[in-house]
Amino acid sequence: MTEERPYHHGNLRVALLDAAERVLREQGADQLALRDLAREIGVSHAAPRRHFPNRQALLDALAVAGFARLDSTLRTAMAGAGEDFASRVRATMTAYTRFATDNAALLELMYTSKHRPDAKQIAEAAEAPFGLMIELILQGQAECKLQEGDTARIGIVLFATLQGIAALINGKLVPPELLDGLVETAVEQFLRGARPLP
Amino acid sequence: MTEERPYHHGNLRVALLDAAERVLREQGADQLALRDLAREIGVSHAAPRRHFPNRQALLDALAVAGFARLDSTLRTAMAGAGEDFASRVRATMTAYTRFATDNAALLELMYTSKHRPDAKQIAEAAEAPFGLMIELILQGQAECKLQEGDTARIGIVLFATLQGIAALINGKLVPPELLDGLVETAVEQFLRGARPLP
DNA sequence: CCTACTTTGTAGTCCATGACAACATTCTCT
DNA sequence: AGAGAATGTTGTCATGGACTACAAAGTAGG
Repeated sequence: MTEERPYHHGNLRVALLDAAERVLREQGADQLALRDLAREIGVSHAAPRRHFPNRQALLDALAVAGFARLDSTLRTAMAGAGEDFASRVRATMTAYTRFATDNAALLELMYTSKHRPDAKQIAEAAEAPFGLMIELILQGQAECKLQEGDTARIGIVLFATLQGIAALINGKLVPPELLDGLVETAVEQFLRGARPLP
Repeated sequence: MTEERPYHHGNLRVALLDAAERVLREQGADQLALRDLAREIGVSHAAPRRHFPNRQALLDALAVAGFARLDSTLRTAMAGAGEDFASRVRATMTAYTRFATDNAALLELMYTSKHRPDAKQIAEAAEAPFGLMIELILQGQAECKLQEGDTARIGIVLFATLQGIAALINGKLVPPELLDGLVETAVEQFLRGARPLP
């Protein structure tokens, strides 16, 4: 049981991110202390600084990783929904809100404007899931299920609706039981509200 | 210029809230330190504790006040929009997103789930603007401009869309210039997507 | 009024944490 | 092997929240 602790951890950056993600999930961003992470991992209090110049940098890295994970979640959901446009929309919207409510604190990090200089990196990371929404809208327009027009605008509004539903639930302003019903209403309204003019 | 400083400030609670709101707006919640407020107001570092048992309590009070201010903003906007349903919707939605983007940090406080025990108080405060949305939907339903059905659900989805648009802009994921266009798209989609089935 | 009680502010302290600097160890590459 | 770069450690500082004991000002009841 004599734990060998080599001078170099070997994987500290990843270990920090993993531990940070767990703390974020369990206790929120406010409770996330670099020193706690270091203690838990078994390195000295200043070690994290070699990998993240400051606390915010670690949070930003979490946000960037979050967008990547969100993107792959959405793509998986969409791929599993077949080719039908409506079912793709439904699957994607459901997957998004599920991710958002399962990762409340992470979502907050991802969308919150605390990022001053690193904003570019985060905005870039956000483009992946954003792009997916755009692809979806483009499919709908190609199939004449959605009105032509500013694709990005429609996509952003859809994205915003999902994000808003999740935010209301995460903020405990709306009880979680309502999630599925709200998403369903949002899906229906979107499909009806954005379909081509007759 | 000999500033008379009576032992008792006389209005410290209000002074704290005012100063806090300004700091919140100018520098964000993270930068809000009780000791700074005390210094600025000219009281000792522990004085704020007489009015707010801890930092979070002050932030919660700001959030509650924020909901009240939001409510009155929305009611004013709605009152100024005449009786027509569509124009009321438009006015309210515009006022909401304007408030939300003008008070980004405050909005975050209002919706963020950092409130553990005080959640009840904040949820109560949120009911005022929520109720306004409900009233609006009820009017639309009464005038047969909206489908019958779960009023609250429709209202929450509408609210969520606005909140989401504001969040995307506040988080700098979407440039602010797009605000008006996005709101317009959201209004149109809402009016079309939630209108009665033909 | 004046005395007891309450409210509100002050002074002093403790502790956790982020940031930084100086130094130590290990790795890597030639 | 040796030089320089990475990566960790120890030590230190400043900030800020939380807490306690004390002081001053307000407020009532007698």
